[in-house]
Amino acid sequence: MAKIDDVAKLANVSKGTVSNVFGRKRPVSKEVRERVLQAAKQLNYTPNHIARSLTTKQTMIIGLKIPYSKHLTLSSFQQNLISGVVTEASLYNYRVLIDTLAQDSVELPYLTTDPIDGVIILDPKREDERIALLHELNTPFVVIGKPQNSNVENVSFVNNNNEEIAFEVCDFLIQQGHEKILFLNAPECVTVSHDRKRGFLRAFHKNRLPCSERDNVFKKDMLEDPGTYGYEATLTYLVDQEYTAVIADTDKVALGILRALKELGKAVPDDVSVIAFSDDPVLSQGIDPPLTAVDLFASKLGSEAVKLLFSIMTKQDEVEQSVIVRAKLNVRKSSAVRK
Amino acid sequence: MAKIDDVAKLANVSKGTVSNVFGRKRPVSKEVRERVLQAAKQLNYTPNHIARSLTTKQTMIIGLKIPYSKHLTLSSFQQNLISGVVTEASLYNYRVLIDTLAQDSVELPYLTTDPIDGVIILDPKREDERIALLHELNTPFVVIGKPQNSNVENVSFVNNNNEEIAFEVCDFLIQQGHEKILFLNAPECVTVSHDRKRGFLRAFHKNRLPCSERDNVFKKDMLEDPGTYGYEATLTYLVDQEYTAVIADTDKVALGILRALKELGKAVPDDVSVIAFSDDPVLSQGIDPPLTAVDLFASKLGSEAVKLLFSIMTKQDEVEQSVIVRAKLNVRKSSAVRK
DNA sequence: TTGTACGCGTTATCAA
DNA sequence: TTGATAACGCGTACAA
Repeated sequence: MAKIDDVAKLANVSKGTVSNVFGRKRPVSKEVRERVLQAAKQLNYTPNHIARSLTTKQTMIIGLKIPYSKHLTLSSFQQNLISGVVTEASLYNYRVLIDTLAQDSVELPYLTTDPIDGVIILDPKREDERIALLHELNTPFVVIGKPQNSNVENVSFVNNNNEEIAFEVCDFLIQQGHEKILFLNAPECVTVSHDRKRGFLRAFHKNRLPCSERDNVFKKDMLEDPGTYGYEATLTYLVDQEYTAVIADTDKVALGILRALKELGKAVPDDVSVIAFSDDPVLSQGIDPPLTAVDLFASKLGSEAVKLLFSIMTKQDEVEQSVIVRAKLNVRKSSAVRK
Repeated sequence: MAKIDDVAKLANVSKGTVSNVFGRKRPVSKEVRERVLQAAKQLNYTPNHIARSLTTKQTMIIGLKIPYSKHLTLSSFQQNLISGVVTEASLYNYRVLIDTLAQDSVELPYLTTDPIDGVIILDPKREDERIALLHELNTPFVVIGKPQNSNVENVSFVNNNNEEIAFEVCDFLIQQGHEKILFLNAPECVTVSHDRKRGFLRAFHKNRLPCSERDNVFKKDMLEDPGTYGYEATLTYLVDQEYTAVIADTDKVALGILRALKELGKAVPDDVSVIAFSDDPVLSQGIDPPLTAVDLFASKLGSEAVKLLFSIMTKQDEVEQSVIVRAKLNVRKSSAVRK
């Protein structure tokens, strides 16, 4: 690998000049630039990222921390979100370091700082250690979801209007005549699940309908297979109970629900309405019947997080900022007026 | 941010000793180690990744180059592949840098080497410039797909048995009585599409059936929306022609096909059989009718690529190696014996 | 265990 | 303005 000195020597200039040709920090005469670029090409030289980063303290990389267990594939929500982050970051000439190594599980010889200029954090927990640490280290970061750290102020985040949209979905079903509705919610450890539950329950209160805590079911954990979750929960709760509608945490959960309902001999939407929190329009529309679903705009959550992160990285003042990505209910054929 | 000198001073030892405590390169007496760790904790010190990388020439990061245009979301194949790469890499204590910035499009002030120890390349083209460059730079790399660079020897890769599986799918349909089969293939620029086309055509030859080049359609480019591709191609080719079966490049293409067939008043599988190259079992099984599909094991392609990459990064001898991930045809309900 | 040269650029300072 | 020189960033590794 050629280095800057080699190029300088070949082009008959100093290191500094070569640096200025590539770094564009100071103007270099056209003549000299040509000579340097020529030499660089000949030697196949490209500035060394590590060495540059060491002095500039910029890596042109942002991190994306996805808490996730080995041997588990990423959900379509996470995957779409990655897509949004990667795409948006590329507009800033930044790349994305996917980090699934949990901070605290890194063994000593591998423990280092992250070679990044900023971070996006997913699936915040209550009193999330990652948030506390980033705050200590003064690393710019943005949370996707709802941060809940009591000791850390000024946490910027991007989130859906979870309570609102859950309220809207549930209210929509109630307006259609449904009174017994089952909510197969996200895992309890994820902060958004509580917001959704609140919106869900509020819709019953507003309409002066009775509802039980039991109508809200939390997914066991992040590990449980979503299809199985929907399938088994449906078989469990829709046999005796008189539920006429089910709200699913994700579209894959909805697929499990549909499969189970078919086995139970219940028609969709005639016997049971199904609505999902989804993020894959192709999937929703491809299912038969096309799925009434809430689009969370995962990709937009990702791109907005990147924008917010860069506004933080750029400015000095650490003002808390937040962006709410409004989810949207797309009514299709899997839900209908209760008969 | 505290640095190594601060810790050394506070613990009353030299830089080197602190380095050895964190780097585990040489043994340090328990007593001293405790003192150093204590001091580090107090100062909130973590070794600087950049500085360490500069001397060790290891970043503990592997790159994943995904050629991809702005504002396009990643396909489920790509997303699952990322998932496999990230998961496997974490077993080696490595992280993954997602790189969608095309080498040649990077403007001067941003041009640097990649801070990585090895790379995985997706969607290789013929005479792929990235491959040529990596070879020049002597960077360990693995291709996912079929490398076709005439000037570069010893390219290791991971691939599906594309020709074989395309043959198998087509032959399967022919055995079921189909004689006019449409193949909505991947874009021509991607090397795998040609292998699949070859297998597709070979099945006709083996069965002594006539077939036309026109029965193989290439996707316009990587940009075209897969759902639209399937939808429009179906409307175009299945109106006059007497095709009784369609093979789709991806499951999303298949969804477009199903939508179009419904509009044309053709039943699946009674009038037309549909088979897709897919990688999402939940999706395939969720569609009605459940999709007969080829699982490409995208996630496994990713994890195998990582394993291969590490075997290259570890060894001195650059022996070409390749791994073939055998795709599998899962027969479900969208295909049937021709009536 | 300590001292120190080194890795590879960037940048501030000085000179022309 | 442009070019050259030298100090610097932060660890690692080898000689002492």
